[in-house]
Amino acid sequence: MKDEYTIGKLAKASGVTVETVRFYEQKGLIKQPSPKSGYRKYPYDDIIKIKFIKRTQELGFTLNEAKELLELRVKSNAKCGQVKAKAEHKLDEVERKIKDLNKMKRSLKKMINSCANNEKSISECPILECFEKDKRC
Amino acid sequence: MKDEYTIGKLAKASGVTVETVRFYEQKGLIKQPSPKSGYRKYPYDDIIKIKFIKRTQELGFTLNEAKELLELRVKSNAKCGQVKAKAEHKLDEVERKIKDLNKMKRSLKKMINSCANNEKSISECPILECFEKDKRC
DNA sequence: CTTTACTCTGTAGTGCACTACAGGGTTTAT
DNA sequence: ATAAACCCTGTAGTGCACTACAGAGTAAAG
Repeated sequence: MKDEYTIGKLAKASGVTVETVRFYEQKGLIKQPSPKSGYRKYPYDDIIKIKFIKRTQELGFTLNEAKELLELRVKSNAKCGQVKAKAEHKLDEVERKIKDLNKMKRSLKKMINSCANNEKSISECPILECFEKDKRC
Repeated sequence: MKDEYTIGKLAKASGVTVETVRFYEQKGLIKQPSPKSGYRKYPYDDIIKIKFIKRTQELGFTLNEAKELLELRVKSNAKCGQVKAKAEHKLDEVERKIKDLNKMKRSLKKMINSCANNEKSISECPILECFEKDKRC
């Protein structure tokens, strides 16, 4: 629990690679501790931060958004509503993506069903026809 | 309908930019006609091809996959089943993505609902707690 | 005949989230 | 004391689908 993590241990403890830690430093998601001796030592909280980032990514947030959330986390006068707003915005995005994908899914299914005969020559393939024509088939 | 399209007319007729046409040429999706005079002339079929590409993209195919589909299109001995297989594979992919997004959606909704008080201090924000902890909340 | 609009080749930049070195220096284990 | 394992900085490459020039040549319109 002490602030005794070298970058390798930090990476291992938080489930990422050393390069990823450095990449996050570069992007300003975690700050680089100044090296007291030859190597840098990272605080325990950086493990929490990296896991935090990974969890937000699982929920569809980008690294920039993760950064904003991490910043709110340490802003003492921040309100819960600010976090909630970001979550709601992300929910909208996710729902929009689901809608788009469902549209693709329906079209693909229709196309797949339109092809009754696998041995048919490509020149009369109903799926290819759908790709060529603007009509929604 | 003649093979009389300059790159600008082709682009306009197919709804993309000149740069996109050249990008597709570079990637081998359409082939560069040799310039008979100073400028190149594109055949009408290239309009079809570019629209084809755009339609496949709408359905979730990548440019590389669009290229494969375009290649099947001109392969006289190809069978419809080959196209169908690609469509089925893409459908699987799309369905997997929808599943992932639904998982995100559920988690985000739960988190949003867990935050009853927008004015609560960030230090006791239940959403941030969810980000920090491994527990699925 | 000149201006405007278009085209040519080639290279570099965008955003996203890494990943992979090269060429060193430092620590730890044996 | 030496070797293995680790760390340092910095730069470049990956995949995806474009987008944006620069600097030059060509074609069409008035």
